[in-house]
Amino acid sequence: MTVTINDVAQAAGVSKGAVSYALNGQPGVSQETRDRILRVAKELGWTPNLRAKGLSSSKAYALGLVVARDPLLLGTDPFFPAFIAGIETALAEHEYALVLSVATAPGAEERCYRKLVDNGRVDGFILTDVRHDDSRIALMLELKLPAVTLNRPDAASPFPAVSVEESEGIVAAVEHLMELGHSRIAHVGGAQEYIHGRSRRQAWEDALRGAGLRPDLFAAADFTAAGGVAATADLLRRPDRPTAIVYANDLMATAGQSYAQSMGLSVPGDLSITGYDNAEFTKYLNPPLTTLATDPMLWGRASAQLMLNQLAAPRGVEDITLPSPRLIVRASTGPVPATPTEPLRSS
Amino acid sequence: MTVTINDVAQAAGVSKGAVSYALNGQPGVSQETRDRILRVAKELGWTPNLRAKGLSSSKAYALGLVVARDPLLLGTDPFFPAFIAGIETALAEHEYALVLSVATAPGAEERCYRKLVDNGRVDGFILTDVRHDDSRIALMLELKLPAVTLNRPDAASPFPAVSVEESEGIVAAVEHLMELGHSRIAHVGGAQEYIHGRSRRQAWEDALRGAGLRPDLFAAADFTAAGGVAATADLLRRPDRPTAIVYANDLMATAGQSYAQSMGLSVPGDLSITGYDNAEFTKYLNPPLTTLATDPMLWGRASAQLMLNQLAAPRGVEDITLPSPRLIVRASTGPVPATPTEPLRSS
DNA sequence: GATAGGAGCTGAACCGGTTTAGTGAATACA
DNA sequence: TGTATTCACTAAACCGGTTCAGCTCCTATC
Repeated sequence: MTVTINDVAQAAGVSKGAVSYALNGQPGVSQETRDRILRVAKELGWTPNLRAKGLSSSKAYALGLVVARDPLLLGTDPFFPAFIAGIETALAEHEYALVLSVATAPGAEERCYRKLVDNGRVDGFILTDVRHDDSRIALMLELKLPAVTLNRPDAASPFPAVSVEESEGIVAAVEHLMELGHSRIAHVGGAQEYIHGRSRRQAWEDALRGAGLRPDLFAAADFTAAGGVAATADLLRRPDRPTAIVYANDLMATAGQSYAQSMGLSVPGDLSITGYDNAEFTKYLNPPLTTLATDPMLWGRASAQLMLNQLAAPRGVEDITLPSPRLIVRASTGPVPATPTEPLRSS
Repeated sequence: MTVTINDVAQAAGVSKGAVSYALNGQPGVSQETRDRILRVAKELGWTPNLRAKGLSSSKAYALGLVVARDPLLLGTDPFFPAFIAGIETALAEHEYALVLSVATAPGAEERCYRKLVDNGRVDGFILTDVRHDDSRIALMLELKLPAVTLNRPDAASPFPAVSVEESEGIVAAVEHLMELGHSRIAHVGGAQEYIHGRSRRQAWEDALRGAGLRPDLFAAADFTAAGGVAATADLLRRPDRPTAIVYANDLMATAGQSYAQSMGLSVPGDLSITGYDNAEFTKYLNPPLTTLATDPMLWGRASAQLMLNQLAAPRGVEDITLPSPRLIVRASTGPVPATPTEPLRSS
């Protein structure tokens, strides 16, 4: 049937232990014997049984990823699939697998993590969608499992983080708009419980302040299309209505653009719009969306690699900073309108 | 540290074996002893160690899902995240986990499957994106693992399938267009190597034939935005250019709509367009897209459930048929233009 | 030339479950 | 009343690796 370490030992005329040493590159066997064992193992087509390996070494040889989102929203984010693909590229090179859990119900997230740990499914977690004061840091410490966070948490965290200078991307978008003459540049923020929601807002504020402008055209939203519409409606009703809106993601930007157009505004004639993510479809909007391109594959690869490094050498793993998002200028941004703008009436 | 079956046995004053029988509901212990063991196990907070369990029972307690797509395309499909969430809802009720692999390189798919099996990571696979004459059926038989397919393969398959009457959805879209007076109804097909690409085309052909029309306005594409544009350009250049196009997915429809508009056509004034998937963003296109809504969560849940049933009782698991996609009528479809249409010149 | 030390290897314990063979007592049957 | 069967349970083997303790034999040391 399947060939075990016993078969190899027998075929090579040594004990199980010797085979184990040889196969794991540990001292205890001569070079000669080692070579012979490796040759025999190869001939027999031996592969380690991870279940047995895991049982004795108390390892799972797998990483966990728990995604806590409303499943209806899950499909709207172009980030995840590519991110996961990136994780795979790193894991494939080692004997690691990815165990994915989706926590749909609100309270299910913590249970998900606990279950994976209790069942010994994973050796560590990649924490995405890091939140303000994220309780998962404490949870990881309690569960005694290593982790990697996407973005550095705002609370103290002993875990390495993969970060990106969100600010530079948003700053580039704001500067692009200022070059086009805009000064009333609004921001429709993503859910502020998330670090990336906050940092994008912060970057927008900093960019405006850096140019001597007041960052008062802010509308809170939640990364959803409906939220984007509501926030846009709010901004457009203000007396000092913006001539440009920087959105925290593409979906809100798309919905906002659509809403503005439905209210009779021209994009970019009356209103310039920028997104964030560079979702494939944004290229085919009307007008195509100016947006910020990130590299989710790279995020995935980097975080998995960081996790593997940490498992190999628990101490001294340092944060990784990824290149900033790239501004993709398309037709949804244009010169500031010459005529003064008036607030929209509510529909 | 962690509490094992030995601890429970000792605390309950019985042997390991008795505990195992009691916990697995097997005969061999009296009701009285069984109750006591269960109570003690609960008190001690015992959870089975899946690694140990798996080692002796040769099971992984996990399902595998291998996604073989260009990672750049992965993010464009709203299907997967929700599908995976659906799988989870079924798995969460049992002690099963989902192991996800992404095969990015062309030849990597088979290696992915083999590796998961060789490493004993999974007890079965869910096969998505089933292709014409799909080699994975033979692979599963060779690997001796059970599987569930999304859509019934066209070659003989011993595995249960989760299917949906694609035809009814496409037929509904075609009939909707015919009610609006269209008779030159084209189809931009998805990659025809996929069963779902083929069956959507077949449904479109059947629907036209059923109405006495010739299904000759077909353009092959591959589910990508770029492919959608090329196919649309092809169709619009024909002398008998269509007044409506039924696309095999939303991304191609979005790209096609954008292309048509860029060529000066009005949607739906000159050209009606329907998509497939009901991706969130399609509601916010300009015009919002008429499309077919599927239920990826349900797909996921049903296929995982089917897999679990099969693992529990290898024989006699039957196919499941899911409700047909629902036609969502939005503004991208309208009455057929009154004036005769002329072929577009190449740009 | 006795001795310490280390290299190279073996045998067995161990990880935490499942499962089989076997045992003693109670029960059924003739 | 003696024998066969069933029930409830235990001890031990087993799954396939890792790892520890210990045993040889060879070499270096004084």
